[in-house]
Amino acid sequence: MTQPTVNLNTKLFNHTETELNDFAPRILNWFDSHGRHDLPWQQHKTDTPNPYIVWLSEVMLQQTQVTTVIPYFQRFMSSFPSVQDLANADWDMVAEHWAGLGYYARARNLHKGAKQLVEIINETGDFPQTVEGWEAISGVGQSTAGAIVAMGLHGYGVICDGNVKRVITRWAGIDGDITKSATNKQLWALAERLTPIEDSGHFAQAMMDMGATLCTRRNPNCEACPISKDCVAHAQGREMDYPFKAKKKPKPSKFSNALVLLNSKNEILWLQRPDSGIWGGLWVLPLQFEKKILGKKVLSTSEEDSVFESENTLAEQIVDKWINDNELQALSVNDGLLESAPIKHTLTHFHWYLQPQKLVLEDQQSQQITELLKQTEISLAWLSANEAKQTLGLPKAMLKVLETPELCVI
DNA sequence: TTCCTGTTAG
DNA sequence: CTAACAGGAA
Repeated sequence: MTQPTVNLNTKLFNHTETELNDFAPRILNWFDSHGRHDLPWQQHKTDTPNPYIVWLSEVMLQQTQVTTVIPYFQRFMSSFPSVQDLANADWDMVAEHWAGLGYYARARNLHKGAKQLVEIINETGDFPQTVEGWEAISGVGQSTAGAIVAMGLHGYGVICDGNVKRVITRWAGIDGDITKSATNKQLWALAERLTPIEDSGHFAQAMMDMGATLCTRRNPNCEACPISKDCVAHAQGREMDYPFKAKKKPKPSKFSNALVLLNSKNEILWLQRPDSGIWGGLWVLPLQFEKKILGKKVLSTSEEDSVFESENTLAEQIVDKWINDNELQALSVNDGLLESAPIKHTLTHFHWYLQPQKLVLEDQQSQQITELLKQTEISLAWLSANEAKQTLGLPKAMLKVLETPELCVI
């Protein structure tokens, strides 16, 4: 016998070969008798899976939970039953269907991805058939591509999303920071080792279900878990310590006014945001950046020219300047103190406080600002609160502004 | 390669 | 207060 090429002193995995091999069958048995089999996008019971359905649902499920996704998924499928329907739809129609789900870049990538897919189908006669092929589609990364190939094509694909990472860091006792690339590589290697070659789609469904219903972040149900017998975290009684993430920095707070500019017909001025950044491509009220603070320290204010330009869109700069030039006074709907701003929106790295302010314009004034904005080819619309809600599809924070009781615009 | 960013629900 | 994943900037 020749020596094994792998040095056994630096073994890759904490578990024995037998334990590694037993992992998938146990998970699959559990899923078959106790997992969810009625989610509207599941394709494991059909011999002819529809990759469009899996792609659409997987993109929606990125950063969003099953119960939230279901009604959106069903509305998408009835309006856009095929990838061609989605590719041919107008962006505003797609945005309206996505409104409220958040992370609007996903919707833009979905729309772009539909066009890319239609092109590939017209050339090759079918959807991409490989993980690499799917990774080339906008909005599809490594894990989503693996999921689509495994579940949407019944081919071989590995997933390593947040659910899988939680399950396997606990099971294998992996305590490295999962935001570090070394740990990420380790997790992908383990996910690949555990995924059965011939049944990866079934396994992917089962792992996602495990993570969502049993191996949950809080109160994991280890009693019902098929792999608790050799789970390192369970043996240590430290389930909640996994997955480990280094603690993050305190978030600064940012304060802005949300301007409700009303014309004589009681219509509100709406501006379409640039494609990148917050609420990209969606319709939003003009915002006025006021200041950003961390604790008591003022980080930046609208007084600084560079901040005025970086914190406001071009359209917002025009609106702000026009209001100042005309010495108009927008009125806060409450006491106007920054700290009591009624809308709070928390992002990854800052808290955003929005203060609704109302300003009623004369006909001449609303025409003037409309002209000014149109000169720079900014998309704008004058619509009542209800019309805007129905036809534009607004992000949640804008709905909250409209629902501010003192505003009386609904 | 690594770092930074987005939104909502639980 | 925390989690989720892809893309673009640094």
